[in-house]
Amino acid sequence: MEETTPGGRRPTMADVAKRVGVSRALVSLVFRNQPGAGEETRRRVLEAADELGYRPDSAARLLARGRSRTIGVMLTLHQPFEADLVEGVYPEAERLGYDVLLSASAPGRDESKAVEALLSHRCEALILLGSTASIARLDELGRRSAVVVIGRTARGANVDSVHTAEGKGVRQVVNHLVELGHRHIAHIDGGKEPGAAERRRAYRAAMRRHQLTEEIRVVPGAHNEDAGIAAGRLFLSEERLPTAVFAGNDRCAMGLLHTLGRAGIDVPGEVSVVGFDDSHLSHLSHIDLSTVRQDAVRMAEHAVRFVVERLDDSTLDPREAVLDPKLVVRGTSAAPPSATGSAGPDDCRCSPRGHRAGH
Amino acid sequence: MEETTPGGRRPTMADVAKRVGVSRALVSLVFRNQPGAGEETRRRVLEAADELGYRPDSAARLLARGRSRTIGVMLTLHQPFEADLVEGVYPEAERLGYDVLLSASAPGRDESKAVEALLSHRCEALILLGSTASIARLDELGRRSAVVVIGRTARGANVDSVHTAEGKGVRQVVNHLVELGHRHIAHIDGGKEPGAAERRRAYRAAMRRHQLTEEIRVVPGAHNEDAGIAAGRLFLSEERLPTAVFAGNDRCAMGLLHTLGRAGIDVPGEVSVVGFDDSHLSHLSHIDLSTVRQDAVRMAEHAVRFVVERLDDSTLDPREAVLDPKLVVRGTSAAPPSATGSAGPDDCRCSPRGHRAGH
DNA sequence: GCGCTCTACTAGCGCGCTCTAGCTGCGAGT
DNA sequence: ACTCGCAGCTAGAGCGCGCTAGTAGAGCGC
Repeated sequence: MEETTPGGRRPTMADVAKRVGVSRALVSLVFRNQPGAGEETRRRVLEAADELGYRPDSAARLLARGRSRTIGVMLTLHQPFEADLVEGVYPEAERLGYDVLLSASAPGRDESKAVEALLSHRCEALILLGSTASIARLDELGRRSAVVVIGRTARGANVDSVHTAEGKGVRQVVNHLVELGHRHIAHIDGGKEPGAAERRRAYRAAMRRHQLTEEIRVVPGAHNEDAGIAAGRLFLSEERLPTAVFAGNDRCAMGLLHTLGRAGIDVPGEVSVVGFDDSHLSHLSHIDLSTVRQDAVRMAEHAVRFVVERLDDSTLDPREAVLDPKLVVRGTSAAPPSATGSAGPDDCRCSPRGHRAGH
Repeated sequence: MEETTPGGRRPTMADVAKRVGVSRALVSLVFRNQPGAGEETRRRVLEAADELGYRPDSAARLLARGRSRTIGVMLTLHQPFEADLVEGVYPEAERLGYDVLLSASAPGRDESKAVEALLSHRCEALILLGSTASIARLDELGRRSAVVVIGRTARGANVDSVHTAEGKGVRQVVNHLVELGHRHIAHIDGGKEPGAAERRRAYRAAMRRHQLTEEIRVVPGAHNEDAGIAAGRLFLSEERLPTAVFAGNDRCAMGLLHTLGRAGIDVPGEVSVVGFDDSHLSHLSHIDLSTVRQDAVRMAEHAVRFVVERLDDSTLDPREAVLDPKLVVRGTSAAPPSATGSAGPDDCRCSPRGHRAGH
C-alpha cells in the first residue's frame, strides 16, 4: 500500500509513470477516467500508484485545469441545523463531481474572512449558511463567483437563495395552536438571524388573521438556548404565562423547555411550545418537540444544483428555491389548560385562570 | 474595490504587475511581506491589487512553495465541543502563519474519506477531532504527515495527542459527589466515543477507592442527548433512582436533565447530575450544569503547536499533552435527599427512601 | 577614477498537473 | 497497393505562483 519515494517527497505522477514505464500523460488519463488508455495499462498504473501511495495533488490539478470544481461552504459551526445541511451538501456535490471545502466563521473570524479563505482556495462556488452579510456585499460576491445563500432571502443581489417558506410554516404553527384553543401565543424571535424577520412578520400576520391582534407578543431573542432561557424567565416573572410559545428555532425552544421544566411548569399541560427547524434536537425521542420541519437534505441539494448550474451558465438570473415546510406535531403542543374544545372567535382577552407555578 | 479583468478571468499577479508597471516578482515580494520593495511601490502595488480585486491563488502558491502551510482539521460537526476546538485552532494557526481547512465526517462520508480530502488538498498537518480510527490507521497517517488527535490517546502510533486527564476529572466528580453524601452514583458511558473508555475506567476506580464497589453502575450510552434520555427512562423505570448520575458528556447530561425534568424529578434535590466538557451548553445561565471543564482553546493551541513543531522536525518522538480538567460545580449537584452532612464511610447499601416521582 | 556595498528591482525556472496536438502501428476499405 | 480511421500512447506548453541568481544604479571611501 505504501513505499517511500526516493527523497521522502510525496510521490507524483512522474514517479508512477516511471514505475510503470509509460508517460506522465497516460497516468493523467487513467486518473481522470478518460478514454485513451488500454485496459491492461490502466490496471498497471493504478497498481503502481497504490504501491507508491500516490494521491493526485489537487492544488496542481486545480491550477492546471481552468476550473477547480470546488464548492466552498461557509458555516458557523454552532447551529445543528447547519450540520444537517453540510451532510446534505457532501453527497450531492460528489455526485456532480465537485469537491467541498468548509470554512467556519467564529468570534474573531468574521464572515468575510471565512469567505476570503474559501475564495483564495479557488472555490468557484460558495454556499453560505447563516450568512448575515448585507445585500450589497452578497451582490459583490455574486459577481465574483456563483453564490447561493441558504436560510434567507437575497433579493436584489446577484445570488441564488434556498430557504423555507417561513411564512407558511409559521402560519401552520399559529393555525395549529389556535385550533387547539390557544389565544395567548407568544413568539420568541431570532433578532437578526437568518429567517427571523420573516418568521416574526408571519407570526404577526397570522395572529391578525385570527383576530388575535391584541394578543400579539414578540419577545426579542436569538436562535440559541440562552434566548429561550431568558424568555422563559421573563414569562415566569410575569403575572401569567402565555398558553403557547412559538420559539424562533429549536435551540431556543430547548432553552425554554428547560426553564419551564425546572420551574415545574407542565408542557404541554400548561404551556405549549413549538420550535422551528426540526434539527436533530427535536427528533430526540423524549424531547419530542413540535416543530416546523425544514428538509435539510433537499435544501442542500437545491443549493448545490443551483451553484453548479450557475457555473455552467453565469448569465442565469438569480433564482430562489422556496421549500414548503411542514408542521410536525409532537408532544409539546396540546390544548390550553381550560379549553375543552376549540375556542370560539369571541374576543375575551382574559385567560380563564392565572398560571404561575412556584419554583 | 473591483474591476473586471479583460476576459473575465480572475486577476493574477501579472495583471497587477502590468497595471503598476513593475515585474511579477515585485508583486510577489509585496504580497509575501518580504523586504526588497520600496515603500512607495509597495503602496502602489497593494492599491492596484485592490482595484483589480486580486487575491493570491493559494493553489498556485502551494504548488510553487514546497510547503503548503495548511493544517487540515477533521471533525464530526455534531459535538459542540468540537466547534469550540475549531474556534481555538483558527487564531493559533493564523498566528503561526498557517492556513486551516475543515473536512467533516458524516454518515456516508467516513473518517478516512474526510481525511483523504484534506490530504489531497495538500494539508501537511492533520488535527483529528473525535477520531475513532485504529492505532494502525493513525500510525500510517502519522508517517505520511504530521498528525495530532484531540480528545483521545494514541499510544503506539506515530502521532501526537492532546487530551484531558480524564481520570483526574472523573475522580474530582466522584469525590465531589461522595463528599456531598452520595453513594448511589451511576455513570452513563460514551460507548466507543473518544475518551469514553478512560472515563468509564476512572469512574470504576474512583468508586472502588471510596469503598463503593457495590454501587458501581455503568449504563451503556453515547455522547449525545438520546443516550441521556434513554438512561433517564431506564432509571425512571426502576424501583429507585440513583442519587447522582455522572453523564459521559454534556450533551448526554442534557438529555438526562430533560427526561428527569419532565418526570417531575427535582435536580439537584432528588438527583444530582454532572456532565463532562463544559461546552457552550453547560454555560447556559439557567441550565447551570455541574461539569468538568476542558479548556478547548488551550487544547487547540497545543494541538496546533504540536503539528507545527513536528513539521519543523519530523524526527520528534510522539508527544502527549494531558491537560488538567477542572470540576466546575454549578447548580445540578447537591447533597442527596436524606443527607444532612457528609455521609460516613459505613457500608449501608440501602438508600434512605425510595424515589420515584409520578409523571 | 576605481571597487565596494546596499537597495530596488527583474529574468526565468520549476512546482505537479491538464490538455491540445500529434505520433505510431494496425486492421479495414477501395 | 494506398489511404483512412482509430485505439493507444507521448511531447510539451502553460496554469499562477515562489524563489534563486542576477542586474542597474545610487552612495561611499580612497
